[in-house]
Amino acid sequence: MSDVARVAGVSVMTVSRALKPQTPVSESTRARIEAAAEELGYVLNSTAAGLSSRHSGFVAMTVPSLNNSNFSDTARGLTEGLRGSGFELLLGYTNYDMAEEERLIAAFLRRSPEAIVVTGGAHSARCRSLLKASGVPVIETWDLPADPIDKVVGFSNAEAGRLMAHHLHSQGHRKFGFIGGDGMRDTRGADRRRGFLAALHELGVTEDRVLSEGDPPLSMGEGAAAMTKLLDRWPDTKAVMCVSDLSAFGAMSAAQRCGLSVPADIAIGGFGAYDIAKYALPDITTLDMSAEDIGRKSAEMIVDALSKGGPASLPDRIEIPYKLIVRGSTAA
Amino acid sequence: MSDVARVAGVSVMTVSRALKPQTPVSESTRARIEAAAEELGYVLNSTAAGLSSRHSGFVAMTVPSLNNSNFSDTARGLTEGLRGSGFELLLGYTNYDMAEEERLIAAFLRRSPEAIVVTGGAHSARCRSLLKASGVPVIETWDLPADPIDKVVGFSNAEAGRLMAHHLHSQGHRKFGFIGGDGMRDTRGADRRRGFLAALHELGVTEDRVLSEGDPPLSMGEGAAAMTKLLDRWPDTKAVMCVSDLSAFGAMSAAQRCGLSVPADIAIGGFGAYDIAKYALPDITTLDMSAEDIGRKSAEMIVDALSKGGPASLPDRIEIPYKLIVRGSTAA
DNA sequence: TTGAAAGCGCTACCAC
DNA sequence: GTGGTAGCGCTTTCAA
Repeated sequence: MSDVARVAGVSVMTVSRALKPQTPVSESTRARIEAAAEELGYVLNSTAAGLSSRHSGFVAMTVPSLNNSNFSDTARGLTEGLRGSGFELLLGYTNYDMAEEERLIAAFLRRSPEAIVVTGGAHSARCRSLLKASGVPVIETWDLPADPIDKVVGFSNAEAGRLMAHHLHSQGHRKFGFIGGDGMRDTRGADRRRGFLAALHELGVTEDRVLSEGDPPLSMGEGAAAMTKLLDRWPDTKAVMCVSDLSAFGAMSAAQRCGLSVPADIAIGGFGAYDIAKYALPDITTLDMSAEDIGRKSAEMIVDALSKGGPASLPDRIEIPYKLIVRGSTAA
Repeated sequence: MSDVARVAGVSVMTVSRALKPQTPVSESTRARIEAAAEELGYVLNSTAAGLSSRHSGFVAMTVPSLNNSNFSDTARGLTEGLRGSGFELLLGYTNYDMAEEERLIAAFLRRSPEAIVVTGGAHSARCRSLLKASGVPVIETWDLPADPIDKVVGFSNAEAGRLMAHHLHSQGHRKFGFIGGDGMRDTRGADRRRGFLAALHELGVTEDRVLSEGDPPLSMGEGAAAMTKLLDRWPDTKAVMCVSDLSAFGAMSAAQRCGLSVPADIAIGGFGAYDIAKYALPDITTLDMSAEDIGRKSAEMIVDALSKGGPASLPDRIEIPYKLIVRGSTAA
């Protein structure tokens, strides 16, 4: 920068100002400086700028999995929502592993992000304390934690499961299955299952047919394998909720390969409003949580919380509306 | 850090060393320092560390689209390959837009990344010169550019298109279509189309039936719309290559909704070995470029180029092998 | 509108 | 194995 200053015949301070928009530098000086910077191939060093100004320009985000259109839609919504405010996204994936999430968050915190967006409301104790001590806005998404760290943009996964249970029950089915992942790594998936089963119990259905198959994220392969096992074990099952549309598609595909007709022989519901649910044959009944909106609302919250002009005007908790999309896989 | 030093009764230099693995600090001192850091809730400032050491610890990567399992697989391969070497990934998406790519690369360069991975071999002139002037390893992926900026991990998209043409022709088809995106934004998709058509011409097929629909990335919706139009315009089409498996699935779904049987009435080939191609009914013939390997090899190249011990031992250009996976959508 | 000085928090370098 | 000093490249603050 001092080289640029020398060539342009000004001080480094003036160069620093000229390189930022909306700073008081005369037009002629700015033009001279820009010419000098171009000539020298000068590139501003954001690391030094961040150290000096104590503004890293980073927003950190962790998602369970990159290869999941729900989360990449949320990341896209966040990026779009942040566009123009000068933030860059530090994106990491945890692979549905709390220890990895903790490692990732710790690494991000060393970069002094100005806000942090995480997926879900379940974290290791140390992760929670790191986030609380960070001193910057923290947003938990895709969930409605009972004891949030700071801010929340999400919905109740249990309620979503209940909604699907009521829909399938209303179609006249009485023998239900649920296909999801092993264990509790995907806590949001487990919440959906819990809500689904609770609603069925309330409706008088007492028999559970839960099939857990493989580590999250459940994709088509695990969904197909789970359906094959489920039909083997309980051949009279009439309606199945899958933890995601990807597993629902795999499950439907497996049922069809077994010669079953969907929904005549078996109804299948998914989750997440993935593209695949719309273009499958038949198309798949699903729950749409507007994944991109979750990111967009998070961005709004961040900009709001970080804006200097007065106190934050947005609530700390935004509930995302969601809707059931009834399609051919459950309604003939 | 000076607070930690005071509490532990050592100098800041010793704290700095103790916080990094593999530095000569006595075990007792290190334990004392770690206790002090924990007590104070101290978090290392990587920004300052990067400024001082001139090692940002970043590897930058741009992909056309986040929500595409090919690219997220490559990003995952890169992350996994970099694990343990202490690098963090700065990931951005260009939305298949060269101007956006240039903006993104410029922003990344201000963060002094230690290596840069980009998708494809087509960039704006300014983007090329920025990358060349960066002074760090640059890897172009998913392509085999004639005039690479620096290093390359990829394959020939045109050759991939040729391979699919030969396969479909060998199945006895003589009336071919190609479904891809509008314009030249997706240069790799355009290369596949070029190779596909060139091979057909060589095989004596003179009639082209190219249907371009919508902006990249082409997803199921555009594939379905394109197939509907294609069948409307050229109802006797017998074999179609789609620029990706997602569009192939959409196209197949549209053909089936029109009452056509796949592959008896129309054969459909895709690209990318997505999950959907494996679980669709029928399953879809595709080209597998081992997307994750592209990321993994890129990571190897970076570690190799940045390792201090002697000169780089890997070639500057790694060609990724790919294979045709013949499935039910083209072979009855 | 511009400039000079101080210092952000850390590590390279050299000394012991 | 440990400590002191200088300085990374920028922006803050204050003064002109």
